Amino acid sequence: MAKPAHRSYSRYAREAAELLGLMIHNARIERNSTVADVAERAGISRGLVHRVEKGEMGSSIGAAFEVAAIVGLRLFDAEPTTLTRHLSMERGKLTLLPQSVRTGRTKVKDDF
Amino acid sequence: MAKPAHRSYSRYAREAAELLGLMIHNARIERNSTVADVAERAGISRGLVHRVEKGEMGSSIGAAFEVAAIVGLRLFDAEPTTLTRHLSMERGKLTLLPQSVRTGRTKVKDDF
DNA sequence: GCCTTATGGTCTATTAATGGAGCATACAAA
DNA sequence: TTTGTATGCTCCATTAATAGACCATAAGGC
Repeated sequence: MAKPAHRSYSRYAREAAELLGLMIHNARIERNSTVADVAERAGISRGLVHRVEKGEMGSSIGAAFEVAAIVGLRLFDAEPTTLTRHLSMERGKLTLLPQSVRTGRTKVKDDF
Repeated sequence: MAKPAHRSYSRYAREAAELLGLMIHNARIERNSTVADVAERAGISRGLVHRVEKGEMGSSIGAAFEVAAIVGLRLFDAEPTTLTRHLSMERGKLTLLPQSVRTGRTKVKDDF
């Protein structure tokens, strides 16, 4: 029952996706790889790589991150090692932070 | 004709997705927002928010980035303004870099 | 200029993701 | 403890994403 045709996204989300796509695109060019080459290595279609580079909101996280990894783009500007460390850190927070939010009052009507 | 059931992803891509999910989760907890609240504000289902926080590769870029924006998580550790600047910068590269890769020889058999 | 090919886009069949409901558990507060 | 709620998860119906072929164009090498 997936709702309407196209959803609405915040400007930030759209720009973030576009930026990711552009960074992937530029990284690929600098690596001198073709879309077809990247697609083959990622195990996805050429069209999907193209859509990821365009920053289309519908493409999957898996496709985008895999392509990013292939063209050597490091998300969160962190190196692989750092990424793993980040993971451990965030995982650690799980034990410090409450597991569930006690909606004392969902007055989270904050700005935006 | 979408290929096989589940695709294979590189460790880096999987960790990046997991990290993003954890950061979103932690950011949400710190904001004292419930999954249901975030889902409603993002215009998506509770289950999808849950999957995004788990870092499932199948969830869409749009869903993930929208949720990230809602919980106040700044991807690429950039502020909204900085993000726009990044965008301009990357867009600018387009005029400097070649538009297409001239596969002088796709010898991109590099490491990994 | 020509020639090659990467790119960008369309279309359709198939697959996967999503929404929504429902349920069991974990958690927090009293 | 008890109570109320958030979470985590399962199912299934519907929608959207993807693969793959195709084509037109643009771009780069010659």
